[in-house]
Order: sequence, then structure tokens, then C-alpha cells
Amino acid sequence: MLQVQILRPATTLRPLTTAHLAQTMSLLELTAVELNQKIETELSQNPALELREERRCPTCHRPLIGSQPCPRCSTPKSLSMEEPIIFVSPRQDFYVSRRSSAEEFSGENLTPAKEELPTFVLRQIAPDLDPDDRRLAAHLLTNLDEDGLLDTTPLEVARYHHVSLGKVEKILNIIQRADPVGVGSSSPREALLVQLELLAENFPVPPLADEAIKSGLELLSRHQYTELGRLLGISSRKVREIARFISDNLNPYPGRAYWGDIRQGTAESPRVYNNPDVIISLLQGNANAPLVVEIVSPFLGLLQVNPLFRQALGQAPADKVEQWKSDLERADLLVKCIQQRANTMVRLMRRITKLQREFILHGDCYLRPYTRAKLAEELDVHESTISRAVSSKAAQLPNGHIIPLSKFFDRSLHIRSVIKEIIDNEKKPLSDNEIVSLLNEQGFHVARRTVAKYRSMEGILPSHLRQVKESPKPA
DNA sequence: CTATGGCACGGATT
DNA sequence: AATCCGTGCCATAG
Repeated sequence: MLQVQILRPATTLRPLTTAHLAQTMSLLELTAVELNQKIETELSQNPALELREERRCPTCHRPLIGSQPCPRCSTPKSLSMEEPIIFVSPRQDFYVSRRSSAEEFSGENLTPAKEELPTFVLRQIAPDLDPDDRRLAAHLLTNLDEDGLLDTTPLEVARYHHVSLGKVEKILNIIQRADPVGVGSSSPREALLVQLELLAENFPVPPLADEAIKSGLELLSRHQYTELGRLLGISSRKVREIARFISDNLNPYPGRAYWGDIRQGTAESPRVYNNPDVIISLLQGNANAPLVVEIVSPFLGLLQVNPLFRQALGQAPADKVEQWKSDLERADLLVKCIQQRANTMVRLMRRITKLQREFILHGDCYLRPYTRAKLAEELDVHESTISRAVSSKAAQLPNGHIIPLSKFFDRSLHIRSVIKEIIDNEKKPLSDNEIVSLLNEQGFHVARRTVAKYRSMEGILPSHLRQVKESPKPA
């Protein structure tokens, strides 16, 4: 197997000391980006550490480990659909803005009070703005509500800063096109339109989708497809396509799906959201091929203890010998622990991707219920090991979506998607109680109250506010 | 009277 | 030990 060649045999990786154990655990909690930062500071402080010369794959430009061929581009020998191709990539090219957000606007006392979203957005757009404009942007961003929508009006902001409305709107436009797209819109409708516009630059979008949002959002949210079709002058089938496209690709509340609140960052280490720790793709884009799982582990295989430093230890000046010794120990430990971390991630992801292949390929409905405890038992590690590895990490799926790893352990997702399906296919609005009995028939045992909760989680209106669907079309 | 949402409790999960 | 989640009870709206 690939990772056996890449990593040292597991036996040499067993934690030998409590220090080893402690550091392994703390490294496991870090995301790839954080690990990258940690290693960089360590590199600059510890003379015993050095970087091996980097070799990159000529085809995909990934950094390679040792003399191994690129695990992604060289076709593996055995192609079993079941068995995912897993490899560790030492890449360290993240989309991180190094600019400290605190420095950016501390002078103005405009530090965003709300946790992450405002700073995150500001950091993206700051390079494009003049200092003056940054103050406006900061002001706008501090007035976001928890859904990522604007809580004030551009006009108000313009008055407050004595600038033209046009100027504020121009900046707002820049904000809206930052990640998460649509943030800073004044309504869900506007957010959707911005997202659609941006999407249209790279993807084909259904015709009239923008019209549907502009004039038919209310109808859309109540699933009144026939009505909407009449309004737009197209068949309800087309409307369904549009509705499907919108719910798959757009998000009326930019701040909500934004799972930033899951990973609370601190002032010293602002979290970065758009860098996945695991990238799952399809071999040659073929849905019947094995999954390719790339685990991002910065500097893995490139970081080593400087052998010259080790030799020089014998001739260390007497006053430095203690210092050097500890540097050497720290370096040794770090290198080992990073390998241990990668090893754990590989085992973890192999199990998850094998088990949840259907979910990865086809979406929420196919998520199998699974708990961290069960996984821990199978891998023969402590539960907390899994918890640490999973929390605050992100995976990118073949469809491009970036999800928190914890989604693989969402107990209710499966039932939620079944409920969504039932409501999507209902002939007349079903009450929560009726949905319960339908679910019971399919073998799901949930209480009426729970259905109600899931329904509202999915943003589906109660039955008396939903509309009668058109009868199914004969083909 | 029925359907739904708020509050809160207990058990499972982390 | 802390947190999350499903559920029951009750008030309220339709």
C-alpha cells in the first residue's frame, strides 16, 4: 500500500514518552494551515530543524516525498473500486493572507466585534482597497447579522461617513463577491442573485434562474412551481430544474452555511476556512473509479533534523550544550509527531471514505449513521483521538463543496434528507404527524416533535403554509 | 380540535 | 465533565 512506503512502519511511531503522546495529540487537533504555521515558526526558531530539498511532480506540481513517484499522477497498480487511493501530500501552498487582521484596523477603533466572519472577509478584500475605503468596509462588516446579511443600509453608512452612496455601494459589491459569496447583502434575495451572477461566470446556469429569484422567490420557497412557471412563461418542469439548481448551489444566508462558528479561532491564530485538510476527488473524474484521497500535511517528509547539527553537538560550547540538546530533542519530537499525525489521518480517512463512499459521491441521503466511538473501536485508538482529529478539520468533496469532517458523524442528516425528499414529493402538504407515519413505514422511528425540528432546520415551512403540488407529469 | 413551536429534561456522545 | 440531541409537555395559533 502506498502509505506504507511513504510513512515509516507504525511500530516506530508508537508514542514512547508522555511528551511524545501529548504533542501528538495537540498536533492532531490542528488543521493543515495551523500546522503549517507552527512548523514555520519552529523552523525559524530551532536551528536543529531543516528542510530537505523539495521535489515537485512535473504534472500536478505537488511536492513529493523523497524519491517516491507522485501517488496521484502515477497510475497505481491495483484498481479496486472499493479501496480508496490514499496519500499524504506535503503541500504548503495555502491561501493564507499573512497580514495580521489586528494590525489592519486597530488604529481606527473599528475592530470588528463579532468573531470571525468580519475579519475573515476584511482580510480577503483589504488588499484591493484604499485605507479610507477600508474603514467603510470595516463599518459595513461590523453590521452583519449572524446570517451574514447586512443589518444597516448603505445609505445610512454613506451619511455616517459623509461619502457618496455610490462609493458605499461599490465597496459593498466587493464584499459581496468575497467568500462566502453574497455576504453583506441586505436580503436573501440579493445574496442569491450575487451568488448566481458569480457562478454564471464559470458554470452554465439555467436560463431565467435570475428572473425566478428576482420576481418569484416567495413562490419558490413555497414550492409553488406551477404558479411560478406561469409567471415566467415556462413549464413547471423547467421551474423544478431551476429550483433544484438554486437549492443545490446557492445559499440565501451566506453566514449560516458558513461553518465558521464551529471552529472558533483566537486572536493570535485566526482560522482560515477555505483550505481543506483533506481533498477527495475522483480518479479521472470517473464515478466508478476509486476515490482519491489527498491528506494535506504540510512539510511531511521535507522536514528533518539537521544531521550536521547532531554531529556538532559534541563540540558545543559548554554554555550552549543544554540549549542545543533541547533543540535537538524538540526537533526530533516534532518530526516524529508530524508523521504520527499523518499516519492517524490516513487510517481515519481510509475508514471513512471506504464506508461513506456513497455519501461522498451522491450527497446527504447516503450518509450512513456512524459515531466517533465506533470508529475509534475499529481503529483501536482512544475516542478522544478521533474527536481531536475530526473537530475543526475540513474535507473537500469531489463536487467542490468543503464540509467539516464532523459532518461524517452527523446522526440526523440521513433522516433529515429523507424528510426533505418526502416533502418534495408530497402531493398535498403533509402534516408532521403524517410524515411520522410515513417514516415509520420506511423503518425510521422518530417522534413528531423531531420531524418538526428537522423540518425547520431545513427551512421548510409548516404544512399549512405550503402549497399543493401539481400532479406528477405523465411522460 | 389540530398542528406547531418553545422550553426543558434526560440520556447519549464527545 | 461538558455538550448535543431527541423527545415530552404545554401554550398558542389557525
